[in-house]
Amino acid sequence: MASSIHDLARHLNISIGTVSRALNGRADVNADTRQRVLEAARTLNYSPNQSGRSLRQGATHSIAFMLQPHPGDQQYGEPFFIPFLIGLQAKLAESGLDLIVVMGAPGDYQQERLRRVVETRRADAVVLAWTRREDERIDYLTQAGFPFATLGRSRSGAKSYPSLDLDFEKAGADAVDRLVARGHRRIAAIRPSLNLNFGYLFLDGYRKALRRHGIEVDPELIASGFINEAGGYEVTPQVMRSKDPPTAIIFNNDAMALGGCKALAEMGIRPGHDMAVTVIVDTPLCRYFSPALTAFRPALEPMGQRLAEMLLASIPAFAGPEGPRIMREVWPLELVARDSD
Amino acid sequence: MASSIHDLARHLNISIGTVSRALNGRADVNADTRQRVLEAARTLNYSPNQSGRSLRQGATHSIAFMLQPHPGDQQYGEPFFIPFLIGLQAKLAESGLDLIVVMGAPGDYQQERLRRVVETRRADAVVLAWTRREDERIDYLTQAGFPFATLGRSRSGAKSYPSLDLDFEKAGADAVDRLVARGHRRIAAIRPSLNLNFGYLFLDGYRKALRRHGIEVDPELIASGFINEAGGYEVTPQVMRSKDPPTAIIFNNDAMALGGCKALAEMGIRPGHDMAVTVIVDTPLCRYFSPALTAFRPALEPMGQRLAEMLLASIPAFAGPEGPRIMREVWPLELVARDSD
DNA sequence: TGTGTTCTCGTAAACGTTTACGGAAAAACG
DNA sequence: CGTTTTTCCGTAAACGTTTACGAGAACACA
Repeated sequence: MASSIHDLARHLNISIGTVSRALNGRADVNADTRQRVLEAARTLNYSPNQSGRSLRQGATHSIAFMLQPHPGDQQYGEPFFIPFLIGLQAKLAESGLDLIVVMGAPGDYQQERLRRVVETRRADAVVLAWTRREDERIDYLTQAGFPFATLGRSRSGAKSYPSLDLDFEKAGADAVDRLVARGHRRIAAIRPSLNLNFGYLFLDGYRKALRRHGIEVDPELIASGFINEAGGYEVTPQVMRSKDPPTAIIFNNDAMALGGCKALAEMGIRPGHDMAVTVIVDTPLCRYFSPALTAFRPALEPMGQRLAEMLLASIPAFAGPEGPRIMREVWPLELVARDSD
Repeated sequence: MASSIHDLARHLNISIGTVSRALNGRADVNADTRQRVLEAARTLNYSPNQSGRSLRQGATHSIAFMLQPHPGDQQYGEPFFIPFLIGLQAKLAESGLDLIVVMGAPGDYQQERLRRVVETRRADAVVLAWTRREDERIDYLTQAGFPFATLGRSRSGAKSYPSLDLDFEKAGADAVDRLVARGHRRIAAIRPSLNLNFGYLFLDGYRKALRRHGIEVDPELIASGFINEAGGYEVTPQVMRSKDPPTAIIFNNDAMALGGCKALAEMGIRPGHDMAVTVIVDTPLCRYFSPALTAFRPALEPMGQRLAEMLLASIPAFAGPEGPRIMREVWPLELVARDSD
């Protein structure tokens, strides 16, 4: 069934070296014999054994994506990543690279799994997501000299790796601008705890925009909770207990927004009427929720493609003639106005 | 950096054969030397090179999951699969297996990608989803003698592979029973076109239940459309044009239901008031839609775990002492009553 | 014809494992 | 003490590639 390079050689009565060179498009092989090799490869249904190539070349031709389910996602995971993965995979496939998706158990920090991937040389590079402000995964990879790229920025790693991130800072500021223009002055911000980096970026933009409008940043209107529905549900009442409660809330995450809306509903507060609600990262849930949530939308699939390009461009073996380059990009989020603000 | 089995051997001044046997827990190695080997492996930070093992053993220690994005999923893909993948991956990891996620472009039938995985021996087995009634992927894999398991049943392949499916037939019947008990007699069914197998199963259950209640099956109340929101939007008006329009609609897919509800809204028909709406496979969207959609919920993560077990049990190399077994299971869907019916 | 160059190909080593085989040493047994 | 068994380990081949090296043949040129 599985025909090897030896089979081709025997069939054509030439050496395996010549077969290999012919298949790999090397120059030092007669045009005629190359034709015969390619033809035999087709008829004998040959395709190269990956393990053999990997062993010899020291490259696995696959990239690992570390997908970390959120703790508390009992039923449904992270739809956010699917379109990103589609883009990533499509671009990698163009270079003959496979995508390995490595998942940790919800809540574990992946160090263990990451280590395994690196040490067993299962992949040629990894892609990280949910970057933290200080990210030990990044420290580990840079220290190990292992190629990687990140979806999201981090303070770790001395910027020596490609990264693609969304402009949470601008989105936070845009959200404030919009709410202020609509007459709001008491604007709350709810973001994830842990030290997920985008939470900080969002908050920076939020703070700066408030100051720009001459509005004092009130710590009572800023809260952080677990990055899931329960977290939003739990933490939203905190900002509502302020002496001067908010008239608008910006949520940094769709799940937290949904939990927050539930809490609001129980207080008799209707988003879109009694409270303006804005969500920073749009998902289908925002669209179908009632009222439909105004949110900032990322271009996930193109981002996946782009990060694949950036990752490959950073690896000498894959970079083009102009040599490896480290790129860092920040992409905009697009406002989708709906009914909740 | 990367220490090999030779490094260990040199360091301990023994042969690589002994090192390998010690690491693999073979019997013919002195307990003392084994200790020393394991210790050296730890201090030298050894971990086996996967390519080397794969090449020698003829096994890659990874399983491929073929994820096919739906055509028309421009923005967000298939959240359905994430929890399934989590379960699958967790179970595979217990046996030291990695999960490779292979995606095709939306709309292509994966034959090409599947072929590549099989022929380059990138994975030891594959997991298929979205099984069709007659499925060429299954035909190909059985004919190639490549191990695989499916999420979903099919007519293809002579049942010689493990499969795990949801009981769409019973869910269809249960949905009818519930609606009949609530006084409905004109019940429509909307399912995906293509020949996705679960659409047929659902329709079988629907028909049988209607007959059981002495209700004639009216072809005008059955329609099929593309399995996305646009499909539901397009096809729902068809059943509404019946001389005797339905008072209830069962949708076989969440996205189609959302599109259908949009169409209904444009006709001034309110789900939960003027029309009972039931969805067969629950997703978070059903829960957050307004009105919240009554739906049948699968236990996705356990299903992923189970299918991993079943797949491994079917492969001689991984099956336990009792030898390989082909299992086929059908799991129930649990009704989640909400506001739409 | 002699020399140098260019094409083309075969040989063999190497990548890091696993494992069948055999042999030396130790232990057991008579 | 001789023989058999057991324990332990080294040797070497094998998995399927890629590639450095060298060599033979053909060719060009003087």
